[in-house]
Amino acid sequence: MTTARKAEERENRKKLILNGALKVFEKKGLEGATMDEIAHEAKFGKGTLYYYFTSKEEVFCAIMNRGWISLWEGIEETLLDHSNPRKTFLNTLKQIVSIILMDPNLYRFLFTAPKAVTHMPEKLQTWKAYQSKLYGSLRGLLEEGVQKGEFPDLDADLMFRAIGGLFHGLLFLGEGTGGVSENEIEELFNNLITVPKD
Amino acid sequence: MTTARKAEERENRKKLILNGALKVFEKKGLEGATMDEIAHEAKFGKGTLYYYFTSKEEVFCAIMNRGWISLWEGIEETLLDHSNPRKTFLNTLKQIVSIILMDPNLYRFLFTAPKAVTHMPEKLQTWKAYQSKLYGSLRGLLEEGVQKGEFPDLDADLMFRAIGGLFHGLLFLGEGTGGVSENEIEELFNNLITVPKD
DNA sequence: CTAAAATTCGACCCGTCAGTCGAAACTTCA
DNA sequence: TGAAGTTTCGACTGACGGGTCGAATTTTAG
Repeated sequence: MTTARKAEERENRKKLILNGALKVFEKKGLEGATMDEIAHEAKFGKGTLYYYFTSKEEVFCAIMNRGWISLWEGIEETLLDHSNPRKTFLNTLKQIVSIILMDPNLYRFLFTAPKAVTHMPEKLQTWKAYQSKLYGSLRGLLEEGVQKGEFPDLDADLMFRAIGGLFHGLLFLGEGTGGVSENEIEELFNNLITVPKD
Repeated sequence: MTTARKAEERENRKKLILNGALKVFEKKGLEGATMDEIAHEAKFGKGTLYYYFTSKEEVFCAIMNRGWISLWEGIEETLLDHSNPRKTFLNTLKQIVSIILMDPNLYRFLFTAPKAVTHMPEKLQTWKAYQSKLYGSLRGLLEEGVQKGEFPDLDADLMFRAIGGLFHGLLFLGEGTGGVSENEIEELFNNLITVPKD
């Protein structure tokens, strides 16, 4: 009985499927992964996948959506404080790092998943909204900060790309994603971001 | 007559096919691209592609190989001077930037092409050797430099990833790959790379 | 001019996979 | 207990795309 319990278990099974799918996507890439293999990995029959999701695309989007939403929710408040752009910016980055480190595989996938996804219904791509909210906020912070002279006086867009790249490199480049202490990260960002003494 | 002229034209047609293939790969991704579409883009029949290349994989590998080889050849000498690691390192980076800017589409592809390529015969992946020669040399330079105190005293591997990421961000992130002046790039790298005054 | 060699072509073949379907198993509740 | 609802399953289907083939066209050279 109880629709509540029902819904919970249903949600649970969806989660299992998504976990299996993530593993296979990581190993074989988006196109290389087959629904049969995902089913096998998740210990379900293929038919069952289609009982919970309508298509392979939807499975992919579900992973992206959940990931981006939880990332967004994890930093939403930190982002609010506009009094000191530089500080807020750095705090947010640190926050993001700590979230990523809780589930590196998931977030590596979120950040490296094929951008040129062969046409998918806008409908499913909820995550893009969250992604741009996140990027937009960070960029905004950066611009404010540059105006206030808290960052080196470079084109904000350029800096944003630089920081984004650096971030990506530290967390996702190389096989091991070996230990990245948050201190080291902070030091590197400080180097990059510190206005040279005049 | 003349095998020479023959070979040249043959080479020329290969080049045309590769150009077409690159366009399609960029638009549709490696798996999304079909041989029919590549043929159409290159203005040949599909059969002709298979007259010049034995498989889709070989087409892909040919692009990667040519690109990495010409990148390597473009920096080989610059890399030789071991007297001053920091200087050589920066010179090489600048050299690479200028090469990339000559054909951004090709090099964006080289640097962003799927790493998890579903198993391809080692035989074809010549480019990997050049890629690791390049990365290896740069890493070596970095380590030397760190030892000589010419760079901040951080784990060389970490720095390498940081620099790699930054580089990637500047050149390939965002749609426009908008104008990146070499000066700006130099400034950013200097920030990142400069040992803080003690 | 003509025969051999080189090149071009698209219809065809065939394996692979996303997605369907209907039957079975399991749950719920009266 | 048994009927209605829910969940699981894998055999099957149809489309799609990599790769083949042989016939047609063009080029070379004697």
